[in-house]
Amino acid sequence: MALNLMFFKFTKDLIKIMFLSTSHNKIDLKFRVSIPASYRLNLEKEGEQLILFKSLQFKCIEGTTSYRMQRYIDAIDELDALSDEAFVLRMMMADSFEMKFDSGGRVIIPETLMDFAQLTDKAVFMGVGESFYIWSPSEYKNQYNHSQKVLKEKGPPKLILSKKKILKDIDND
Amino acid sequence: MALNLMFFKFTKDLIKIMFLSTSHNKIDLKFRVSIPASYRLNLEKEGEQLILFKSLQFKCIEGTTSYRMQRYIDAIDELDALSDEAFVLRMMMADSFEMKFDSGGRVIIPETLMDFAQLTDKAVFMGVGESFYIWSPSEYKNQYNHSQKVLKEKGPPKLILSKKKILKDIDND
DNA sequence: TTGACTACCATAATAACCCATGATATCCCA
DNA sequence: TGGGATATCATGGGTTATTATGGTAGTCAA
Repeated sequence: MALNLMFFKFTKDLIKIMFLSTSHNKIDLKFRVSIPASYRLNLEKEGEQLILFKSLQFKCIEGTTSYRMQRYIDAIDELDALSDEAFVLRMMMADSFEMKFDSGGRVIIPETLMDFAQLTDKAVFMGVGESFYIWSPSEYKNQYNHSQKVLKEKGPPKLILSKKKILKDIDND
Repeated sequence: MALNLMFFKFTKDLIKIMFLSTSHNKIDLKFRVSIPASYRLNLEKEGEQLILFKSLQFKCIEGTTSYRMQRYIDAIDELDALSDEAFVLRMMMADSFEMKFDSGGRVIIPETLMDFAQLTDKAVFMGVGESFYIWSPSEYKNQYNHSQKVLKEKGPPKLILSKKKILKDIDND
């Protein structure tokens, strides 16, 4: 494989876009909402498009890069075309939308996504690393309270943040 | 492999067309239907023709680029010419149509495809990455419900989007 | 001439584009 | 370090462009 291409693949894979922080933004009458500036800057820096889709786990919208979405698409080809996994993933594609920003950094949220996440006039943006979530305020509150409860009952999760883990991943191949 | 050809292959592999989102469009009395603008723009951007054919898996029409169709044709050459697989694929070719857009971005769906997908006056366009499906509303609903059921029962598919795959690709070349 | 097909025009709804503003955050220099 | 100048952010609103769709006139073949 060409060397520069190899480099491209590696860098694209290793340099991850990090969506962090939480913000509460307004959805106006035209269904426009400002994407938090920090998210936008990350996307611009990497020259990536923003994709919004229905979360497979929660009652919320998930946002990610077109690069990451492309990896899901590639994954479909590797599955049995008739399998349940492929089925669910294809439906995920169908419920995904490429977003265009206006000059003020806003996007229009597709109606089907608004309905799914039960959004009306407020959206809570929650950065979780490689993607972010958009919640209705009430659903966000539920999730937040739940996480606080878990934290109280079970204590903080044990994270292993050493370099070892990363090296191990690479060694495995 | 010649260097420029190699480059072509790689770029074509990396910069893929992504058909996303779902839309419900009307089929008029002349069998005309608007192809969703986002699909059209993707095709134009890549200078690709749109091909429609009978899905091999579902009761729907599948749409894709002439580039991807070419890959199907190439696949036939690699099969035993007398095999059942080759036969099925050649049949698929025979029922494939290159579409022309009118000035409003519509195409006329060939009758044989209309019949196959049991389309009458409404078409549901469902982007699934490298291609898209055209369903009758009722069949689409079935598919959607099924995916929701699977999602509920089995949870989200466990995807392995790790570095492994990419490193393996590079080793292979 | 009829019927089928195709290339254009028309339109209402919607989305994209543009400019404006108040609030907050950042900068910069005394 | 304080505080005024400047930039950026989230948001509002008006204008233009695009989309999906309906319709019509021209073309060609039988």
